[in-house]
Amino acid sequence: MPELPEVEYVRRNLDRWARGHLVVSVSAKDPRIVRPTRPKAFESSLTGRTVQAVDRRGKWLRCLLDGGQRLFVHLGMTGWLEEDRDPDPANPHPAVGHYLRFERVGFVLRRGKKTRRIAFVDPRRWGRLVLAREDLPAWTALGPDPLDDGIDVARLGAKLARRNRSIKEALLDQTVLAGVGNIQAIEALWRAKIDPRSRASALSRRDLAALARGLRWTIERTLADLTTKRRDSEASPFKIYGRRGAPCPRCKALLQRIELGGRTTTFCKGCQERR
DNA sequence: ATTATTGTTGGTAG
DNA sequence: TCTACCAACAATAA
Repeated sequence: MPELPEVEYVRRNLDRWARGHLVVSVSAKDPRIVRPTRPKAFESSLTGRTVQAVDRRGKWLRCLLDGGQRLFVHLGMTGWLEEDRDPDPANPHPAVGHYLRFERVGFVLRRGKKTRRIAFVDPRRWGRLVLAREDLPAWTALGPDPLDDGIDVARLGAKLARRNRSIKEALLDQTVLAGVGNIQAIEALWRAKIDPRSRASALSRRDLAALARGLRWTIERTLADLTTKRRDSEASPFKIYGRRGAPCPRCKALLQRIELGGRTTTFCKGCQERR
């Protein structure tokens, strides 16, 4: 379930698991997921490298490796990185073949005497693991990251002024702001009391400031929920996403569901005003 | 069986 | 060169 907050959560885990670690072995059985597409080439380029840093921009992760290589990771819609905490004692190096359900790529990492196995799991296979020596165009083109760079309201306004689409669709454009996805856009617009159908270019300076606040609010809230989550908390942490027909938590009007740019959009007719 | 799902990309058209 | 639109990718869960 990866938008900016989830990817940041994964980054923190990966940083803990991988930074300073040696890549002992790699198993990439699905050519669709990795670049270079030939799994052997992907595996051998990575093996023997040390992970120096794990950073993030928007929904992209970037691992800096010794020797100038970079591993870019995008989780797609259903991708995830997890530690295999239950290794098979009879098979201490299960780096060959798929090990977890929907595992697409496996890594064995080592620092000192500590060895661990990390798996890239992705049922829908829209995620990508890209090995390169330069930053990818997709990475370079990203707009400011709301969490790391903050949101410059004037610059945001200048960018949106030339857009004729709805503010909701504009927010999903990763060159506008990096990392905002469907859920975060829905939640932020609700918080800012802006109708998602409003033209991006029609927002006032005051609207933009409210939107920037709304984005920070929902991103930090979602991240906090991830980092403090208890095992039994199954309830959705979101205020209106996925709650069509429920009363608005703010004004009690029934939440609407529409489609914008091919994506489901929830909003409140009662308190989100059209611009 | 039908519908919906937290994302990007490449092609087309303007 | 920039913006907008759409199909395609794939595997579930309700």
